[in-house]
Amino acid sequence: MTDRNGRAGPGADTPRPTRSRPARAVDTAAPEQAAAERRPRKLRAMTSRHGSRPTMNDVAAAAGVGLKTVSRVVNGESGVSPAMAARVNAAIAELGFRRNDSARLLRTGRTASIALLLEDIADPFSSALSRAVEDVAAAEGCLLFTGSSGEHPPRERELALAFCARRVDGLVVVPAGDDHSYLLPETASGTPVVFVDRPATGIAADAILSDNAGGAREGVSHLIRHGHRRIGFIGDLPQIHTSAERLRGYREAMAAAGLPVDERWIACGTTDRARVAEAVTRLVGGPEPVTALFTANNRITVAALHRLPRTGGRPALLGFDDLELADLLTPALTVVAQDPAALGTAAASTLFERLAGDRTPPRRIVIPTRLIARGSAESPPPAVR
Amino acid sequence: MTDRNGRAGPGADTPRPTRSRPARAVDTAAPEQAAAERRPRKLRAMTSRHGSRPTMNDVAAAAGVGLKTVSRVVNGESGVSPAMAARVNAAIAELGFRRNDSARLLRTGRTASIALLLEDIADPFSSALSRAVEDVAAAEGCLLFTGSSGEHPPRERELALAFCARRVDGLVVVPAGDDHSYLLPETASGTPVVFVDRPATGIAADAILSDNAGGAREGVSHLIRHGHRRIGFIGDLPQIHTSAERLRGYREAMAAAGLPVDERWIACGTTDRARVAEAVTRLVGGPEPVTALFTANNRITVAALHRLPRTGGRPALLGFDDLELADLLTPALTVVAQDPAALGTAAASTLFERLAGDRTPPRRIVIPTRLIARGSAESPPPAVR
DNA sequence: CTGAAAGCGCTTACAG
DNA sequence: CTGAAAGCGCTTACAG
Repeated sequence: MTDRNGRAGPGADTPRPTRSRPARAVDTAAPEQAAAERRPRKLRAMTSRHGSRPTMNDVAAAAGVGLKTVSRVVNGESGVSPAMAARVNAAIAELGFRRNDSARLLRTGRTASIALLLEDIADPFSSALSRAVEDVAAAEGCLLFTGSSGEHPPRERELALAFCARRVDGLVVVPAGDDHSYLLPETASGTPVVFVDRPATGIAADAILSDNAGGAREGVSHLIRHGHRRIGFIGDLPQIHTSAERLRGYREAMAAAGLPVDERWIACGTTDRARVAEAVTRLVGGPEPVTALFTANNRITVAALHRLPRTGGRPALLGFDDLELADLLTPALTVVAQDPAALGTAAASTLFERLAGDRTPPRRIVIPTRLIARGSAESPPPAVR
Repeated sequence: MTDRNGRAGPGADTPRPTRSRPARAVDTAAPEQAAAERRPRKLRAMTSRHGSRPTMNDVAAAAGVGLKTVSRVVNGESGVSPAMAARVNAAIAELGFRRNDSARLLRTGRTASIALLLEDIADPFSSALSRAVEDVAAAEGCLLFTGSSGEHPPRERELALAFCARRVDGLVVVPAGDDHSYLLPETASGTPVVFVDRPATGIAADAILSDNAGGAREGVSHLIRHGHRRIGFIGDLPQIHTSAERLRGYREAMAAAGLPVDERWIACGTTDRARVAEAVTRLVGGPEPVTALFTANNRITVAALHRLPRTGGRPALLGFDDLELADLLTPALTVVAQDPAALGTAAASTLFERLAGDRTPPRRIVIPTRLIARGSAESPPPAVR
C-alpha cells in the first residue's frame, strides 16, 4: 500500500507556514483595503481592488438598480427589461462580480455538498470508492468534501462532526470506530448518513457492504476444489467487521466440504508486514505446513507475497481484494475482487434517495465479489501432485 | 490503473435517485415541520423536532438570555457568569444545539476550506497527493474539497469556478487545460491558487513540479551505463508538460553520452493499452529492435508490461513512476519514482503561506525523483552479453 | 458581566 | 417589470 510515512521527503524542505489562524481575514488586507472597509458601501464599490470581492450590493449601486434586480439577472430569472439587464450585466462585467454561493446557500438551507469520510484516501480501495461517490455527487450538482480518519475513531468523530457543523447535505462514512451513536442528533435533525464497507454500531442507518463472507467462501471453496485440505487463513484484526465476515466465510467453506479446521491455521491480527511475515513463516515453514493460504485483504496479500519467497514452501495463494499487476506476477495472483466503485455508487445513490425524501427503513445493500482465477491458487497440493 | 469504466457493475442494480434538484429544502420537511416554519421564533424553539435545527436564537430564547451570551458560551469566550453559562449549556444540551459553521464563516470572511482539483482521485498518484494535501489542510484547521477533472479542460474550469464560488480559501490544481487565465479574476480578488505536477499557462502562479527532465535523464543514463545504445521512448501526448520534459531528459541523456537518437525510437501518444502495445511491438519486435525501453509514466509502463511477453524480444525496461508490486515482478521493475506525497505537501504548504500573507513572486518548487534499480533495467543488451 | 443593533451576501415573500 | 424589507445563523462593534 501507499507509504504513509516518508512524507518528510523533499517536500519537507518547504518552510512551514506560520500558524496565524484567522490568516486571510487579517493579513491579506492591504492598508488601502482596510481603509475601504470603513467607507460606506457605495464608495467601496468604486474602490474595488485586489483582495476585495464585489457583492450584489456593489453591482446594484454601480448599475443604479435595486438589489433584487441584480439577483434576478444573476440567476437568470425572467421579468427583467432588456435595458435593465444590460446595465446590470455591464456592471457585473466591470466589477468582475461572481455570486457568493456560500451566502446563497445559507439562505437556501442546503449546502449542495456532501462529505465522504474514509480510512485513507491514499489507499486504492478508498480512492476508487471516492471517485464513484464524486461522480454521483457531481450528477446531483453537489461538491464533495473528503476526509481520512486514518482508522482512528476520535478523528472519525471529529471529522464527521466538522462536516455536520458545515451542514453538509449528507454524509458517506467508511466507519473506523465501533460506536456511531454520536451521529444520532445529526440524523435526527435531518442529515442522512450512509455507511459503506462496514456497518455502523449504535445507530440505525443504511449500510452498503461487500459480500465478505460469500466472497471468502467462494475463494476457499476454490482452493478446496483444487485439492487443498490444509488451508491457512491470515486476516485482519478480528473485531473489524469485514475481517470477521471473511473468517466466517472460510469456516463455512471448510465445514461445507466436511474439512476440519485446525485453529492454528488461523492467524488474525494487524496488517503490518512483520506480523504477517511471522504468520506466513509459521504456517508455511513449520513441520505440518498448510498447502494453501487465504490472505484476507490487500495489505496482507502484499505482505505475504513479499515473505513467501523466503519460506521453504510454495503454497497455493488466494487473496481477498484485487491488486494492480496481480496478473503479471509469477504465478499470476488469484483473487476474490471487491468492487469499490460499485460500493461508492450504491452508497452515494442511497444518500441522494434519502435526500430526495426516501423515509423507508434503513437498507443493507450487499455488493457481490468476483473470483478471478489467474494461477496462484489452481495448483494442487504436493501430496496430490 | 484503476478501471474507470466498469462502474456499471453490481452497483448499477441500485435504483437511481430521482433528480429533484432542491431536494432537501423541499421534500424532507414533514407537515408539522412546515407548520413550524410559519410560527414565530420562540414557539418554534419549543417545537424543535425531526428535520429542524435549533439556532443560537432558539437557545437564547430557551435559556432566557441574550443571543450574544449564547455566542460567548458556544465559543468559550470569557466573561460569562457561571450561572448564565449553566443556563445556556442546559439549553444547548436540551435542544441539541450545534453551531452552524457555514453561517459563522460567512460572517468571518473565510471558509476554512480549500479545494483540490485533480485529474482522477482514483489514480494512485492523485490519491497519494490528495492525502498529503489533506494532512496539511487538517493541521491548518481546514476541510478539503476534492474534484476530478478527468483531464477534461471544461470540467476543470467548471469545478474550479464552483469552488471559487463557494469562496474556498485557496485552490490546489493539477491542471488539465492549457489556459488558466480564467482564474485571473479569482487570484486578483485574493483566492490563491497553487499548481502541482504541471505548470499553469496564462497566469503567474506557484507551481510544484517533479524533476521530470532530471528523472528521465537519470533513468536513461542508467540504461546507457548498462551498455544500451538503442533505447526506445514511449511517452504520453507531447503537448503534456510532463511528457515533453521527460522526452527532453531522454534526449539530453543520449546527447550527453554521444549517442544518436533515431526518431523512430520515440513513440508519443495516448496512454491507452492498444496504442502502447502497438508501439512496444514495433520497437521491440521489428527488424532493428531497441535493446531497452523507457516508459514515461505508470500507465504506459503497465501497458508495456502486459505487451512485452507477447513480443519476441526481452528488452531492458525502465519506467517513470513507481508501481505497487514492482518489486515482485520477474524481473523486478526498475523505476524512476516520483514522490506524489511530497508534491502534495509542498503545494499545500505553499498555499497556506500565501494565505498567511506571503506576497513574494510566484515560486517554482522542483521535487526530486529517485531511481530505484530492481533488475529489469540492469541486464546488458544481447550483443554485449 | 450582558445584550440590542448592525452586518456577512445572498434569497424569500411581498408590495408597488 | 422593479425594489424595499426581512431573514438565513452567525459575529462584530458597541453600549450599558
